[in-house]
Amino acid sequence: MAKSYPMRSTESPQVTNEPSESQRAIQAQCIEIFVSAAAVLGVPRSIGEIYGVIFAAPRPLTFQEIVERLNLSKGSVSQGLRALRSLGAVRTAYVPGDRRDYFEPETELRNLVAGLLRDRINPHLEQAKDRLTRVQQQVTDGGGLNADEAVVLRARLAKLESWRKKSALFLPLITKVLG
Amino acid sequence: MAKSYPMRSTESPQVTNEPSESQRAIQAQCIEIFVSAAAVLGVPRSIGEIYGVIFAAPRPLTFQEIVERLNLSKGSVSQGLRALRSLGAVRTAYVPGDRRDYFEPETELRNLVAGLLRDRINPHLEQAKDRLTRVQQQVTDGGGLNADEAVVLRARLAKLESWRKKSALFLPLITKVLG
DNA sequence: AAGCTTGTTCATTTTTTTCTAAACAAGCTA
DNA sequence: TAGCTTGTTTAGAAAAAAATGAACAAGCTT
Repeated sequence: MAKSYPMRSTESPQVTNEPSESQRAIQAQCIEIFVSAAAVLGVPRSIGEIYGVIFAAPRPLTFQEIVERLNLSKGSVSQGLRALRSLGAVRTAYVPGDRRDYFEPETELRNLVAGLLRDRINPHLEQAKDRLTRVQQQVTDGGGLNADEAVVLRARLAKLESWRKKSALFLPLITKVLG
Repeated sequence: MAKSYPMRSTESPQVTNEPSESQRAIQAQCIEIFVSAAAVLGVPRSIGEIYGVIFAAPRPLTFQEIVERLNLSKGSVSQGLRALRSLGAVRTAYVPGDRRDYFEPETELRNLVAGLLRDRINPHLEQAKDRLTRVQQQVTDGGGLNADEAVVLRARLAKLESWRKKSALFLPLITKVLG
């Protein structure tokens, strides 16, 4: 299955050796863990696999190696890596004299969490803030709202506002604590 | 669109009045917010809609009302309500002399978060713990592992272990703080 | 028991998401 | 410039998730 692949030049010999059997086994287990984490986070399975294989590799991997070890298409890997880079979960490592990209994992939890907050949570909180303001307007104007009902609705929206505030306050704090 | 629906008896008159126009508008906005939250949390859209319509209603709603206001099938509503009850996000309210279930929202953030932790996060953390232990074994046994590589791998697994510990420590703490 | 109402289950359909593969771009090297 | 290698883009296929609707259960009421 694993295709042998050609060297590009004699002065930059290909150190891309195959992983040992036990390394492969360890890799597989790590991948399982991250695939399951991906499910919890609601991201595609392939993204978990890609992060997993990079995390479990003792040296940075090339694009091609990721494709081969995971049996994924180039397309999936390209997209997955883009997402992971945008989250700050993988970085490219420079290797002198090699045109290819090498990928290594971000291993600081706080940075990973910060990326998730930035890319997934905060945009939602922003949007929710706007929407909430607009609904609160409507309830205050309250044409045709029964008085009792208006009281309950106002209370509900106050709750929602308090959720939003607490989230905006505590979420960024988490990344601090994880230092 | 809204079907009129029959009373069941004269002694338990149907107070199930239609929501006013402004109430309907407010409801729609709330639903939008929760649908978007559902997307962030990676749960089905319909679950966001169902929680939204219950949250935005000034009184507990019946199963039938939820079906009608959202134009969802009974099947979807049944499944969605089951999930929401399991999370502790909606409760049934008892109404004397009425056989139907009435649903009202849990509005305490800490309880909602606690439900998510219990149902979604903790099971993953448990599983990860077992898996991690097993991989650590493998690396320690380390047949056929290059020494340099073994060092890096051990460090990686140590990181993973530290993530797990931090998560297990801080996540439950969050629900405390949200009091 | 027959006939309601209320809600659940589950096989099927629909919709959405994810993956693939082929075409393409960009940058080397010869 | 022709011919590599490396990686991206995207239309369409494949797979997975979600919604539907019809059959079913359970419990009233008469």
